[in-house]
Amino acid sequence: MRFTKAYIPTTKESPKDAQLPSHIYLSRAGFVMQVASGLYNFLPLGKRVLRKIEAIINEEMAACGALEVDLSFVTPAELWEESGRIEKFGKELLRFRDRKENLFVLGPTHEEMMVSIVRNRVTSYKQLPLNVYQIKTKFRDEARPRFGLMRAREFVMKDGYSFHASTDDLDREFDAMEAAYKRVLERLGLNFRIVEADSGAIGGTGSKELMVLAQSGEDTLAVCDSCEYGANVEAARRAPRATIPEAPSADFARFKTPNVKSIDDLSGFFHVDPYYTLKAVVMRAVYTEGSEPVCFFIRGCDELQEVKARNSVGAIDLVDITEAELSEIGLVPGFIGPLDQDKIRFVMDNDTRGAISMICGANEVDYHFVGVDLSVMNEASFADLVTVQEGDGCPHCGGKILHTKGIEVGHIFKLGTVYSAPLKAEYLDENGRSQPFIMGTYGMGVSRLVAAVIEQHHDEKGCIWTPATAPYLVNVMVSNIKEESHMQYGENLYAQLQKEGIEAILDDRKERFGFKMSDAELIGFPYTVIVGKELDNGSVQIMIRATREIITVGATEVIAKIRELVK
RNA sequence: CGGGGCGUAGCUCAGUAUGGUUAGAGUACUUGGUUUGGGACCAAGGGGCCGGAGGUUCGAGUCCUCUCGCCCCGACCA
Repeated sequence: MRFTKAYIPTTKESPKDAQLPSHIYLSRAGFVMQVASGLYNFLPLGKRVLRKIEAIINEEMAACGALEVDLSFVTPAELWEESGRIEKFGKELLRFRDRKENLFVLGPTHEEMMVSIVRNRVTSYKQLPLNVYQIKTKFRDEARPRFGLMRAREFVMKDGYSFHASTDDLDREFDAMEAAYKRVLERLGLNFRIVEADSGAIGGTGSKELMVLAQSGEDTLAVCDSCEYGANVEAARRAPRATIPEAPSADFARFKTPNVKSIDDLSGFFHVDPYYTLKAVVMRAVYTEGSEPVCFFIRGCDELQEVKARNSVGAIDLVDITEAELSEIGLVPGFIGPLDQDKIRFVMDNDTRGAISMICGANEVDYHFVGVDLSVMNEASFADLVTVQEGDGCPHCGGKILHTKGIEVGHIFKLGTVYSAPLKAEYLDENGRSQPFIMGTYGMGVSRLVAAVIEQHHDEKGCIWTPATAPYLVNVMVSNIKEESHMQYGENLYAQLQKEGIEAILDDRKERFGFKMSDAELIGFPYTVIVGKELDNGSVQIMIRATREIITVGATEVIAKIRELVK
């Protein structure tokens, strides 16, 4: 491609709405342009990057024997009613009617459609396993799209689904997909981590997220500093505490604690470590039908992890509760405890089981109990409720947990029969018995990956594409096209690179050196060959975008040098 | 959906508190000339429903009402 024939509208100034580096540089360098909230046009360079990523995914899927399909973007609402998700997805599903008044939705994900293509067609265990996928535009009418391509309403996703006759076989495929996704991200040149994830309301037996590590990531990860363990904080576990503060000694008693409400107040008042205090967090748990207040008890030194808390009571949501609601129940904020208390449903954190020497609210204004032995609560409901914090121990190796930010670019999930059962997608097993398919699902955010590459690879000058994602690997920049010998050399090199199968672009614009260099850096081609003054000495220069280092090479050695650099 | 902010040239923005010539700058674009290793310079040009509708007024980019859009924080995000 020649710059003079290309459409690469670069700008000096960033769009005012852009905040993230990926959003700023992808717009400024002419890869994408915003159409409306959460909607983007991909311009020629952006489309090339998308294609590159898609090609790598296709190759890795083919290597695993997954089959590519292409399902209708517009899907009948009936399917969504059948699975029950039309309610659950709510406003995120964009619905509309055709001229015959039939209700349709734009596909936000394709479990239902995918099940429908195998249902009643794959009818025997002999036809299993089956793994089908597509790379397709999705639409989710997000309440708040943001951060450019990172959270768009219309986006490109690779979504794959596998069908099995046994959980063992699902496990095997799940591992194969994890390995394939890992290879995809390695080939793209990304620094990432595969982490344990919350399986959430959808259920299933396991789920992992692929996280590209970047400051701007929306997810917080707990990762071990010495082993491979990593988890989304929503699902992170920790080792039992290695050192426990010295326990205060006190006999069980009801103690007057005037106006001592917070954990800080309490530990200050009694001069004890917050470890020995019991924190009560009351929230309203919302279910598909109805809601109820629930109290979560955790140690004072811990923080409640809301996703874990939500899962512990099977709620679809937890919302804040008002003081008025609390007093209506008969609870006193600041003095809530689990003892002798039947006013509210409560769940206790695993780490409080059998705890001794605890201080907790006495459910009466200005009174706490001290010297509490929580083993009296052993019949209560327990669950893991706390947020793993930096410095906690790794559950696998005892190393130290650190927090880091990640961009979720993939999510793989063991679905089991969550969809196949309600959609009655069944096969006959060896015994002639009808069984629902055991399913797995494997998603990867393709357009989000475009942004993720830049979030992880950019500098103050612009984009730094990795070799596998670059729209063109080499930019042949003729610094002054009026120098005929320079231009001639540039043309030859450009032709030769193409003949060698190296994707190249020729900057043949009538612009000055600085202007072209700035564009080269903004767009972020991995290598820019500078054809200029040095040519009179029989050499040219190669600017290596990642480091902005400029090396001088013989005019005839460029291709060899580039091959060496890419390796 | 709650809270905040912003809509003026392709882009980034002045101008709006206090209404008053023909609505400005930078950048981008066109033409000519000079330049040519870090976004050059000179000259001449084209480009605006001042988001939309209604109102107040002799007169509205500016004041009032309504509306639409976009961004940010939060809620939400299989």
